[in-house]
Amino acid sequence: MEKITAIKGIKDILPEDAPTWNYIESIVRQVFSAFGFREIRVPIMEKTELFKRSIGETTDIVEKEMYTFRDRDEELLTLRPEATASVIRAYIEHNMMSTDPITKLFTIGPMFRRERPQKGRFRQFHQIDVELFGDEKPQSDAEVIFMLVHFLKVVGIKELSLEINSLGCKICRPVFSQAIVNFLKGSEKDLCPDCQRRISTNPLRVFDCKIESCNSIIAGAPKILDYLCAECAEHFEQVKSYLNDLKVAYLLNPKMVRGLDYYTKTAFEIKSGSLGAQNSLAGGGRYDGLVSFLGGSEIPGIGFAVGFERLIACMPPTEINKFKTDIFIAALGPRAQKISFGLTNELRRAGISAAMDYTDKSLKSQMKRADKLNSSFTLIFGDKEIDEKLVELRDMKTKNQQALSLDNLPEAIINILKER
RNA sequence: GUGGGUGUAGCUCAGUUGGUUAGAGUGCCGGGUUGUGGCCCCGGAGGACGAGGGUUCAAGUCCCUUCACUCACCCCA
Repeated sequence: MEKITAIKGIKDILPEDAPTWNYIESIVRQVFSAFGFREIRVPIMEKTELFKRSIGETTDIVEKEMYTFRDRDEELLTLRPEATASVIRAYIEHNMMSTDPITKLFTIGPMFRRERPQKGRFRQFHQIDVELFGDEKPQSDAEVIFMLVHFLKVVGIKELSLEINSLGCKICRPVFSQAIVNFLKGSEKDLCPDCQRRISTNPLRVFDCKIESCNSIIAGAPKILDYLCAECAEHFEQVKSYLNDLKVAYLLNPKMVRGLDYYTKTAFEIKSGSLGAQNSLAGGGRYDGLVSFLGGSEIPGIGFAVGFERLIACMPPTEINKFKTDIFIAALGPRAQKISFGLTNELRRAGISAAMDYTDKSLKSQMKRADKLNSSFTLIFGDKEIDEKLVELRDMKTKNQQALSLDNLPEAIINILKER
C-alpha cells in the first residue's frame, strides 16, 4: 500500500509544538484586548471575487497562488490567501460601523497560497491579523505599530527591526508610479527580466529587486516621499512624530513597497535576521479606500499580519512544551489494576491529570513510564497494600513515600495535590 | 514556474577504489535476582538503502529516469 502523506507545504502542528501555539495565542488575546481589539473568526473560504477585488487582479497572489475551485453549483470559491478581505467583508456585512464608529478586530488562523515551499514559506500558513476601522488619524497608525512591536517583545522576540514608509494615496501614488515608469524608460534593456516585467505590472516593485545592476539603476530614481501630496506628507510626519513619542525605534525605508494593491499612506514591516530569505515577520499598512471599494461606506482602515510560523521560528526556546502528569498509578496484580482503573478516572473527573498502565507490567517499567510522563507523584500498590488497606504515595522529586489509607483515597490525593 | 542540494532504522547520520548475513548514536521494549523512575551496563525489536530501469560475476556505492524533501530565485507573513 502506498503511504498517504500530507500535502506539499502543509504541515502538522505536533503535540510538542501545540503548547507554543497556544501560548502565543494567549499573549495575542491578552495584549490586543488591552488595546481594545476584539476577536473575530472569519471563514477560511470566500467567494473568489472578494480576493480578486481586494488584493488586486494583477498581483501574484491572485494570478497564480490562490487555491480556487468550482463549487457544485458552479460558483467559484477560494481558500483565503490572507485575512483582511474576509474581515472587511464581515465588517460590512454585519454593519459594524453603525454599532461603533471605531471598530478594532483581530483574527488568527490558516491562510493558503500555492507557492514553492521554502524556509519560512508554506502553502498553508498561519497569520495573526489585526484591523482597525473608522479612524484616519495618524495616532491610529502609531497605535497599531506600537501594539505590534509591544506584542513581539512580550512574546520574547529579541532582535527586530521596524521599517516604515508612506505609499501615498490614490491622488499622489499614480503620479509617482508614472514618474518611475518615465524614469525607467530607455534603460529597460539593462534591467533584469523580472524588473522589465514589473514596469508594466507593478513599477514600485523594482525597488525591491535584489540584483545589483537593477539596484544601481534605481538608485537615482525619484523617491516616493518627494511625491506625497500635502495631506499624505503631513500624515506621515505625524505618524513618525507619534512613534517618537512612544519611543518606537524605526527605520525609514523609502524603497519598501507592500505586495498588496490596497495599501495607502503608511506601510510598515518587521524584519528579523534569523529567518533566512523570508525575513519578513510581520507587515501591514493603511488601506483607506478598501472598505468602500468592497461595497461599504468611505471608512478608513489600517492593519497588519504577523506570520505565525515565522514568529515561532525566531522565538527563544521555552519550557512550556513539557508534558506533565499529576499522578501516575502503578498497580501490581489484577486486584490493584481493577481498583486503579476506577481511581484514575475518578481523579481525572476531579481535574487531576492521572495516568496508569493497563498492562500489568513490572513495577520497574511502570515507574519508568511515570517518569516519562513527568508525574509529580506515583501511587504504588499491590495485593499486600490492598490487604493492609494502606497504599504508598511516592513524591517523584523528593523520593519520599507516605502511606495513605485505601479508604477515602481519592479525597486524600486531591487534598495533597491541592496543597502543593 | 526556474535553479542548486539531499534521499540508508521512528529521529540524527556513518557506510572507504562497487565485494559476504547494511552499521552507530538516540528513541522504543525488556533485563541488571524478591515490588521502586532519572545515571550506568547488557540484550531485543525495528531497514525490500525513496521508486523504476540500466551497466556488472557482483550495486547502498556507477549511469539514466522519476518522485519526495530542502534551500534559493520569484513572491510574501
